[in-house]
Amino acid sequence: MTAAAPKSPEASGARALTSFRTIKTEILRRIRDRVWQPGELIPGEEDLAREFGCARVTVNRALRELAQIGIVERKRRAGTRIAEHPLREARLEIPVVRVEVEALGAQYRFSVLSREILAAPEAMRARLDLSGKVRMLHLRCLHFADNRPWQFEDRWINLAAVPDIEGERFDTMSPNEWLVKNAPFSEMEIALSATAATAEDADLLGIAKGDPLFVFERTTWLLDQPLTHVRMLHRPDYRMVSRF
Amino acid sequence: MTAAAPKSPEASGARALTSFRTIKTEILRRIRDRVWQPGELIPGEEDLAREFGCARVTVNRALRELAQIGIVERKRRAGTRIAEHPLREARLEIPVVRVEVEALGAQYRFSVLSREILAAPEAMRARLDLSGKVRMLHLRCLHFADNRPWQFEDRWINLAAVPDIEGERFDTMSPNEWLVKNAPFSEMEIALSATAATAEDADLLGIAKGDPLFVFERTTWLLDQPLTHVRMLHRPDYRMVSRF
DNA sequence: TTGACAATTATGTACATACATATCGTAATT
DNA sequence: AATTACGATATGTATGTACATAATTGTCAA
Repeated sequence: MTAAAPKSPEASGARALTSFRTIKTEILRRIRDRVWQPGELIPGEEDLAREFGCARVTVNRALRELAQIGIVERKRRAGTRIAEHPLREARLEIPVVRVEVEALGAQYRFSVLSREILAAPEAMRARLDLSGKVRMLHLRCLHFADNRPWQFEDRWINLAAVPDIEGERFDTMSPNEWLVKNAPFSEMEIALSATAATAEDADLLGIAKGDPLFVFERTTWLLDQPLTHVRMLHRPDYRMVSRF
Repeated sequence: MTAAAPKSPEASGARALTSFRTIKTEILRRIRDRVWQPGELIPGEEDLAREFGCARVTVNRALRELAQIGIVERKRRAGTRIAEHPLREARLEIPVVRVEVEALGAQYRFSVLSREILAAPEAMRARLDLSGKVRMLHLRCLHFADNRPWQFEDRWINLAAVPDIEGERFDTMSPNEWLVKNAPFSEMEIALSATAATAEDADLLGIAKGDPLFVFERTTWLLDQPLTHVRMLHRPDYRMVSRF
């Protein structure tokens, strides 16, 4: 073997047998078939590399990606183990209200109830980890499906982070959609809960005061800079469904 | 320098300046500062590697991870561009009640309210896509955090699919946890909603009739065979949170 | 017994290199 | 003109190597 030349892949064309995908799949199979039980320590990267006949880095990538989706847990000196609670992750895609409504075959419409620029109130500053005086755009919108109230949206936008939105009139595009199109984010927090409709909520959504509401809150950041916080209220008959 | 030895990093110790994390952050910064607009094509890996003074593989990893979270879109011959519609998918983890409660520092306890084996009622057969006479295990459990009702669980289990559970007494392990450990599934549907507490719900959870409840329903299948359907009710102060 | 510290070890990351693969544009062919 | 073939190109992945870093374990001393 010459000094610098890395050995050609097995001389024969037996490539692709050692792809990190293959390894991921094989590890998943072993978990499924209970070869490796939850909580169990699995062989180290070196050993697996030897077993699969590939480089350690390849095993590393496979395991790293499995760790990312929560299948295994890794710690430096301690090794890799199968996650105790195969914490399955549901994928909820961030919906654009319009698309969601139209998918039901209904006519979509929205209206901006109020629009004001003000200093962030204390509660919002705390929630967004902001300090000092921060100008925010506060919007309240109502979304309709076939002229029936569908969602009430109460949104705060950090103008320092999304300056372009200050000039927006939202004649055609809802704030929701505008932000999805124009404000990429890197981090997000969502919270789901139930609450009782206040008199105002009830009035807006056309239901009775005290009726249960489904609450979807979402906060987004780009690089530690908070972009927006939104609280969406849905009528009691709303169901958020996800299958996979 | 010997033949095989890769050149030491810049001779000086100026390492870690070119980490893939640094590159990720810098790219996010450029997006935030509108240096690169949504939809725009950014320089190729080679160019960026040259700019950042690192190997192409390092840029590749940074960009790959950004693509994974939907910030950029990549196509082979076409290059990398800032995502136009950062259609993000939220990953909502499926919690094991006990772990969830204990994570709050509270004492976990559960009690099985009822346990009966019967033929699947029509509604359940429809929901699970079952036909004919199907024996099911119907369980009703109450979960506590520090002796305060936390979740009411109403579960139906397809005994044909999970025969081993028929003998289970659930003395120590809750049905939830037993199933997570022993009944792997391939498909799942979740539905989130809000509802008003019935008199019975209210009694069990220690709240008032009509109070809003957060409802989490989950159905799982293994290869088209339905395993279980569960409906979990939470007190009004419950929030399901997920950050990423 | 306990606490500090060093040795050990498994994972984490960076790099140069080579080759794989998808896809776009263009040229040759029908 | 439509179709096909092909080359160019950007990303995708595998490898050997080297060093970084976190965490455990063993050792020794207070």
